[in-house]
Amino acid sequence: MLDIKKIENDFEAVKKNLGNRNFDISILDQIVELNKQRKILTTASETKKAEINKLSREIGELKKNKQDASNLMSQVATFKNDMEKEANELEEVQNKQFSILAGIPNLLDAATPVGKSEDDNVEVKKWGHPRNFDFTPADHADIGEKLGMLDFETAAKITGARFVIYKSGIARLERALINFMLDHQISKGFTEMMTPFIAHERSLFGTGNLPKFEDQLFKLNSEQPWYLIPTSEVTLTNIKRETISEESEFPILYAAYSPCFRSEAGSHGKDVKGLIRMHQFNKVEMVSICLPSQSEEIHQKMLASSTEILEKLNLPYRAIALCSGDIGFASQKTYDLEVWVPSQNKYREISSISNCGDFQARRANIRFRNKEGKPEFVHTLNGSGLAVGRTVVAILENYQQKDGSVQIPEVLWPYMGGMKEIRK
RNA sequence: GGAGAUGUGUCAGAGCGGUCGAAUGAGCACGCUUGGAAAGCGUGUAAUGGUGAAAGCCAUUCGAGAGUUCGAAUCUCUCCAUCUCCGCCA
Repeated sequence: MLDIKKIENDFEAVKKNLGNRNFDISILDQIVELNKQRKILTTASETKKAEINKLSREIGELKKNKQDASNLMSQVATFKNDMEKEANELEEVQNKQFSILAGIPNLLDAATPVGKSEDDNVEVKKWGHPRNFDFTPADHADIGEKLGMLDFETAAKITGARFVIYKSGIARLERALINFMLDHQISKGFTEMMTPFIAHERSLFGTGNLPKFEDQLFKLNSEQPWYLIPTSEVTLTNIKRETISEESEFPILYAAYSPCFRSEAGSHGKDVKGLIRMHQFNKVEMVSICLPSQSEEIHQKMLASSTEILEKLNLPYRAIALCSGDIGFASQKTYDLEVWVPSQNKYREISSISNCGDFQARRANIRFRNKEGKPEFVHTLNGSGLAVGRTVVAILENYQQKDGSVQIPEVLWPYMGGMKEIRK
C-alpha cells in the first residue's frame, strides 16, 4: 500500500515510477481527487460530532440538576441528521479510496531496470558451466517415471492434473533438500519457523495477495475466509502484523519450510509436463523484517545465501534483476535465480528474492518505534531458498547418467543416508 | 462438537449509562536526592485521522462489528480469541 500523502506530494514522480510498470496510472488522478473529498467530509462530519458531544454533555448536566433539556435534545437531533449524512458520504469515499489504493503496486527502487517484459530483465551474475552431455539429456519427468519414482498419472487419478507422487529415492531427495536448505539458512543466521499452511484474508491482504490476486489462490469452503498459503512468506510476514516493536529487535530473519498451493489459473498449456508448475509444491522461504536502513544490505545477504545453496549443489545458475515490467506487485526490487535445465536448454526460475520496502508493512501495519519515539513502518523482504521441487528438477536433469540413473550431489549424501545415486 | 467463564493502556487491575483516554499499582523515561546505587520525592508515559507555522484543538479507538440512547468501556445482538470441564481425535 502506498502512502496517500506521498502520492499527493510527489505526484509527478509517483506517476512516472508506476508508469514504468504495466500499470494504468490514470487511476492516480482519481485517488488524489478522492482524498480531497475525504478531507472535506471528514472536517464537516467531525465538526458536527464535536457539537453533538458538547450538547450531550450539557444535557447530562441539566438532567443531573433535574432541569428540562428538551430544547437541547432537539438541537442534537438536527446536527445528528446532518452528521449522519456526511458520515455516510465519507465512508463511501473512504471505501472507494481504500479499494483503489489497495490495488496500486509498489513504487520501484531506482535500481530496478526499466523494461516492458521478461526479455528486458538484466543478468547480474552467472555461475557454473552447463554440462556437455555425450547423450541426449532426458527431461526430469521422463527420468523420474523411468525410475518409477515420479508418478503423475496416479496423482491425477487421486487429485487431478498438476499434482505428483514421489516415491523412494526421489521422495527422499525432496526431503533431503528441505533439510539441507533449512540447515543452510539457519547457519546464515535465519531462525527456523514452522507456520500454519492456511491463512485468513487479513494476512493475505498484508502481503499483497489479496484482493487483487484472489484467482491465484485456493480458497477453502470453510466458515472462515481461509486460503491455502501460496508461500510461507504470507504467514512469516504476518507474524508481526499490527505490532509496534522496539528498534533493537531488528533485523528479524526467518526461514521456514512449507508446502505452497497455487491455483495456476491462466497458465493452461504452460509447463504442463513435469514438476515445474504444480498446484502444490514445497519451498524453503526466507522472510526478513527490518529497519529501513537495513533492507538493502539484507536483500544482498538473502541473495547470497540462496546462491550459495545452488553452488553447494553445483548447479549452474544465473541471477537476474527483474525489470519494471516483470517485477511483482509488492516488490520494489527483485532478483530471480534461474537454474540450468538441460532438457529445455535454458535457465528456469528457482528463486525470487524481493525487497518490498514498507509496502507490505503499511498493509499489515508492522511498525517500530524510532529514535524520536514515533512509530515508523519497517521494511519486509522475502526470498525462496529455494523452491524444492524445481531443485529436484535441476538435480535429476543435471546429474542424470546415460543408463537412466541419477547421481546425488555430494553435499546431500549425509541427508540421503549415504546414498550416492538413485537408480532403479 | 457440548457446557460454562473471560477479553480494559507496556503489564497487573478498578470502572453507578453522563464531565472516562479511562482510578490505582507496577514498569519505563526524565529530573531532584546520593560519592555511587537503592529507597524516596516530582514530572511524564498510546495510536490513527482532521486542522494548524507551532503550541494546541477536534474526532475515533476499552477483542472486532452492528444496534439501543441526547450520551456506551458500562445495555442488546453477531462474530473472533483465550481459559476450564466433558466428548472425539493424530
